[in-house]
Amino acid sequence: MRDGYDFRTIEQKWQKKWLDNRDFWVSESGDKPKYYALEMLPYPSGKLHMGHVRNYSLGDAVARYKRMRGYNVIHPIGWDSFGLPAENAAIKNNTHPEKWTLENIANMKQQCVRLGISYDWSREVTTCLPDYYRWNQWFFLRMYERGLAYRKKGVVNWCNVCQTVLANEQVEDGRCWRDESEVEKRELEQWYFRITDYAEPLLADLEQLESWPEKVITMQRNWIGKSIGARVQFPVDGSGKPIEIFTTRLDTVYGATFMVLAPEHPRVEELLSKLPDKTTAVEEVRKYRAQQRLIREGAESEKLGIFTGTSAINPFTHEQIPIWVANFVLMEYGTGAIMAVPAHDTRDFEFAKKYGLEIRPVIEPAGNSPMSSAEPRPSESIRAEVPYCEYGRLIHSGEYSGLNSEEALKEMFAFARKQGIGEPAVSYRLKDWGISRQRYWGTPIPIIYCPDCGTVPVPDDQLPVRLPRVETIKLGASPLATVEEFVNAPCPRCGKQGRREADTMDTFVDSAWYFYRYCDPANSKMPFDPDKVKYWFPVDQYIGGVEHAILHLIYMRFFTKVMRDIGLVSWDEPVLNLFTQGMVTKDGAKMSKNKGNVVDPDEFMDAFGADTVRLFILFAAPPEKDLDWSESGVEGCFRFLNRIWRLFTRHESSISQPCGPVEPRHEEDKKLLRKMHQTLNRAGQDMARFHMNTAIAAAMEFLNSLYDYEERCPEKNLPLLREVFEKIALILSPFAPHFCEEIWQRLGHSGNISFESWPEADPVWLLEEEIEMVVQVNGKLRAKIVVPAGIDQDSCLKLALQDRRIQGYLEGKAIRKVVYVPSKLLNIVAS
RNA sequence: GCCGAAGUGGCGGAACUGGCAGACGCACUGGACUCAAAAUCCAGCGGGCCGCAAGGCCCAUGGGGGUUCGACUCCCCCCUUCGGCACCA
Repeated sequence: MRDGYDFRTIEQKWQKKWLDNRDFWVSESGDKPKYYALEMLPYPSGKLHMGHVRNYSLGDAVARYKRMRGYNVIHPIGWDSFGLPAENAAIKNNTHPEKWTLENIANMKQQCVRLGISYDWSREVTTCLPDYYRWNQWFFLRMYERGLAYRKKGVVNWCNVCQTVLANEQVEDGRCWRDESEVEKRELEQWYFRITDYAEPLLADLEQLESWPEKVITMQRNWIGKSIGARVQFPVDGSGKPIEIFTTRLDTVYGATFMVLAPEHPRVEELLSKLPDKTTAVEEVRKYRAQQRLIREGAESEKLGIFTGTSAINPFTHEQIPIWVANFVLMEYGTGAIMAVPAHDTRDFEFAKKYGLEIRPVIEPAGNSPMSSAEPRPSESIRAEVPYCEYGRLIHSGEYSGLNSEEALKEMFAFARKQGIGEPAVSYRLKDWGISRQRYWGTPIPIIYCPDCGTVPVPDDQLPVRLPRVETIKLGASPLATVEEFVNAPCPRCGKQGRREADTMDTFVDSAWYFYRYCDPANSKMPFDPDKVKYWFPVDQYIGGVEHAILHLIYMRFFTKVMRDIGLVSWDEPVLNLFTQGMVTKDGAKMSKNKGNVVDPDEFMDAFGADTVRLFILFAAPPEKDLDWSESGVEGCFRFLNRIWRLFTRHESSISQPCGPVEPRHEEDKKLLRKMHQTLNRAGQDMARFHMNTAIAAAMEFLNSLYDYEERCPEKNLPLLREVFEKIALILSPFAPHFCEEIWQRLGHSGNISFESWPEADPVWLLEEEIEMVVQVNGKLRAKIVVPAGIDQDSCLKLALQDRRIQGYLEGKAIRKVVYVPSKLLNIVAS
């Protein structure tokens, strides 16, 4: 503990008071407007890290500020407590995930209290408790009823370390998002949520999210990946059944010189069977299929393919084009088949080059003055070794030649439609959300497989399907499958012995709706009372790390839309404002155990107290940027609080009670008063803009002025000093609440400072009688003159021309122009 | 490759709609206090140049152009760093 004010006693005192008095518990009553301040709920991994501290310090500053602005503020917290780390820790430490998790929660809760975050602890939500997860099951059943939850056999991403399936969103660069091991492909029966049914609203409603960071909107838009194009049928030689391709560039169809199928395409077997050496070919295709998602490390993976021996007919040119099978075509996207246009597509170009296939340019850049150059340059782009992938003007395209791409798309599409070989089609990159996990520590999926009735949902009145206690967890297939009492269950429909689904749900299901549960955390009849949720929603401010820009933030939007369609809520989007905070780094690097550069919040709270830590983490950088932790920076903030403390305690005895109205006696008093109001003005504006760092800087500046005043004026104006300390306590209270409460109390106030009004600047004191004008000559700063406020241009110019320096710069020149910005600047243009 | 964000002193960062670049903090330097140190308080602190001094001049917001009376801020080109997506047809 550093020398300085006794933060330990002060912080403990106020923390106890806030908890005992339930100061921050709220209800849906009163006539204040509501405000929902939300931080992303933590995974209870053991201890809070600096990222948490930053997140909650920010959220708490917002919550406390809004309270002072007269809002009924709900500020809840919970624990995202299902998931792999608990299971891994349990295996490693020979304990039970539940024990491990609940102990961590107790710990981290204590740390939150110690930080002085103003949570409503009556609303705490713990996702691994049956009270909560039964509603995951309830939502699952609602989805199932609507066909939004379904089971299918599919190729899934399998992580060998986690021994489970990963959602597409959890695969980064072909690696597990958690342990970075390479992800394999496996075929398994899995449960899915049909999020693709909502692709269009998820995309369209991004428009509503005006106060979300542009970056997050863009990332979500790319993730959904909408492409507008067409499906077109290409007849196949020797078969009555055409193959359908998806393309966004029908305008290039005259350049389609071959077709490529994904290795998984259902027609592949049939086509290959006609080959003389079909065994080798089938083997080759199997190799493509088995290829892991990521084989390349950095470098582009090599394109591999084989000719099927069969041809298709290009329905526009009526030419025969060879059908190939290749590893670069994805079955999951479009129709799993493409028309390859090597002249105008990078991938097709590369492939054609490698296998010696025809490259036929059919588009040329539109800007290439088509009138003047009568000679077409068909092979130019080939010689350049680069395909031309932009829109342009069509060439060698029969009756469509001469059209530009936009026109051609329309006309060619109309033609295809008339022929009955094409229809408009939209493809999305977004895929259905696989939610099955072959793990223990998660929500059981409420399904029973009956030998007679098939897949039977567990009825609502039998929820929750409790997670059975498994004492020793082993890696391998679903641990629940080994629990006979759990797995053997009677069919809810016919009573016959059935088998329970042994997989558990992805934990992103838990976090997709937890912030609704905060509004009604103890409800045992429903996930929440729609009226309560209606009172608090939407979330006014959501704060968290940008790493959730796609996963959590898209699932959460999806759940809200499903809830809307079920009739639980009446809005499309749950979160009004989103703020993504930057990372906390050490020496410029992300903190990690491997690097050994982890900073422990407890250590700093011990040494400097929670108020200093909170103040520093908000002061050191603007909240959206990364913040590099610096010990000397923390000390600076500790010094700041101590400077206030010393000055305050020096005068405490004479200002601890109201001591009369504030009346400035002389210029020094006025100066201080003016500075005070300027500070209130700045701090208020900065808070509203989320610029906590400059709000704190304003308070620091004001304190510096106060020290100046102290030095210059031995005779103290006590009412003024009292006023000054009141304002300092008020504007710093969102950041350093214990410290400010203490000063507030010592000033003779009894209430919680958090419920005082945010101090407004008195505009009278913002007006200066005299102002400093900047005088420029030809745009260069040449002088500063003091003029009466509100002076007009002519008088100002007159004064400026009296200045000797200005006269010097204007010597021998004629004034051409004068630019005047009231109360700021005068620029004399002369030559 | 595509999309996005950012580049300002020794460092973290200010400058809200184009108008005094470097607020505030850290580090550093000097002074006061002290037997001494720490703490504290006061002062200085982008670079170069002129001047004994008061003061003054020039350069400077990644680089190069442009618009403007005036550009960290707007436009074009380039460089670097970070983040996201990545065979999506």
